[in-house]
Amino acid sequence: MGRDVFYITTPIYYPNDVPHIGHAYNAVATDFIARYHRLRGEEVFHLTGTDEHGLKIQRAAEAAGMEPKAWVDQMEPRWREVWARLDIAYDDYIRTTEPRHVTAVQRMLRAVHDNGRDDIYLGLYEGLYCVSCELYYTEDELIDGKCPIHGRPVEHVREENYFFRLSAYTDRLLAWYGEDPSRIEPETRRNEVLSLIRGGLQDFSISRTNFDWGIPLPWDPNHVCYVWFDALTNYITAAGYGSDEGRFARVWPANIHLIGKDILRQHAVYWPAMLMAGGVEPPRQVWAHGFLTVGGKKMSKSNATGIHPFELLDHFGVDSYRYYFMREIQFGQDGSFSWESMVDRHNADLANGLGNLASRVLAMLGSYFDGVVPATPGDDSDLPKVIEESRRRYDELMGTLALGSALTAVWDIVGRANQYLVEREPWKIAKDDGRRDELAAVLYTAAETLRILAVLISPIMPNAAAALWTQLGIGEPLDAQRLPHAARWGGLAPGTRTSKGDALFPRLDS
RNA sequence: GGCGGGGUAGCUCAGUGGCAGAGCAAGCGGCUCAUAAUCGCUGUGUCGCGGGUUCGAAUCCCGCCCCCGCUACCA
Repeated sequence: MGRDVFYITTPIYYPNDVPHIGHAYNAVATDFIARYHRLRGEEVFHLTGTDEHGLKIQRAAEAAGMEPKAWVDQMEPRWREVWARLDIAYDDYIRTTEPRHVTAVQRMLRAVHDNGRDDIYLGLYEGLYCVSCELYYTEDELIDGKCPIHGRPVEHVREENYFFRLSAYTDRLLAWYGEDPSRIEPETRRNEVLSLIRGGLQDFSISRTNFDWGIPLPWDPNHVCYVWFDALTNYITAAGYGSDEGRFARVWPANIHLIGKDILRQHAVYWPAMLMAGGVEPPRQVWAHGFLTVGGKKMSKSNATGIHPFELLDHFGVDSYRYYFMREIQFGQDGSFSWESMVDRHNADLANGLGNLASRVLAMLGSYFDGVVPATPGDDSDLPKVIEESRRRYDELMGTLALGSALTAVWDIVGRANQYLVEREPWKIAKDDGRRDELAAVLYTAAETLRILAVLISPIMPNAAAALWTQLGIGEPLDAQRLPHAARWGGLAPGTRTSKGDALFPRLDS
């Protein structure tokens, strides 16, 4: 995949929206995947950002008595502060109001407009318009034929807009996906898209004249670019389209556009067709995850289930937060969130599982060897084999974005290690001075297992991994570790001075 | 209405023809290095309902009930 770079994107967010755990779900998943690829030694480009144009922004700014740019400047940081708290290590953050993006969008529009196939044409957009809202509605949205907000009659309005000839791309899109079905995952989403395309595609409008907070069309500045050509183009802007062709050739096409299923159509139909029309290769893969549900309902502001990530981060901490959502929910399916399940998951897997394992091993190293990793003649434990097998499954599952199963594979190691300690009973061996070699072997095996666990969990729980790494006292930086080499048995040097620090994951009361 | 997903143990879910599974929770026992932790043992569930195909169905077919999402340009 990829030219030289593993390129993964999140959607870009509306500054006006309030971040909730559904947005964060996408961000965490993207970051987990990106960090995993970095751990494998790949050059990674992880992009996120904000979508800052449009009538809604313009109106919100007006209502606040501000210029639109000043408005988004003060709204946008609310997103970055969430990503910072979640340890989202993006490589670039794009704002669609940046000059580089204006350049790229206009260039893209030009490329499509001038492609000789008349793919952009002037047409009539007809719709039901509420003057008070300054918005178009579909018939379904109306209440008794009137505006749902103002209760006033809507007008049938026709507006001259430029249109993109999506209808001309039906066959090419089907051929594109026929070549390689994995271009849309998971399968159920792919099937939806294919049936949608087969049903015939309608052209869509790409410009507006009823507001001006947007990017002007290069050939007709009376029109501003309307949502799709502006927003979706961010993915190539950040890769260097229109500004750095050398870089663009290395970075594009994106390996993965990670999105929610609500914007599948735009990413899997509109976007590839737009790129084809502009002479740019479509992305390698669009991966649509599911929605979080709260109490069995899709999360939303209206039913009071729009939970802000900070509400959970304050209680659980960032590592537990990241782990919970990735482990608990089958990636690709909808998943239910509940406070109780989050507490259970934290206590079972993190506090009692990994955290307690580290605690008991480091405590014994401290008591029996003054914290120094002992040299050992060797051990006949099956842990090296178990770890190698788990690491192999982890890699395989991360490759197919079975993120929860990948973590399960790592926790098989935790389970086996706890079991191993009970089988060997080092606390009993320690009472017999004649069995020092045996004690050394057991504790070396346990400590080496912790070292490899720290490496494997680093993409999902960077802080806990670093804390464990520090407790193990390993000199080489964790950031410098690379898979698969770093997971090979025997990397922990005898003589390493460990120290039992604070609990990695304190138990939580419900 | 149409399209899609789903209804399996208290909870979350896996399981697409061959004796009903996992994790968590719960109970009992062991151990005591550890964060009241850990290890072992314990699951008689109408696999939504009713038919059908089959030697055999949670798994395939038909019908029905219920839940969720989408249904086209405001992510």
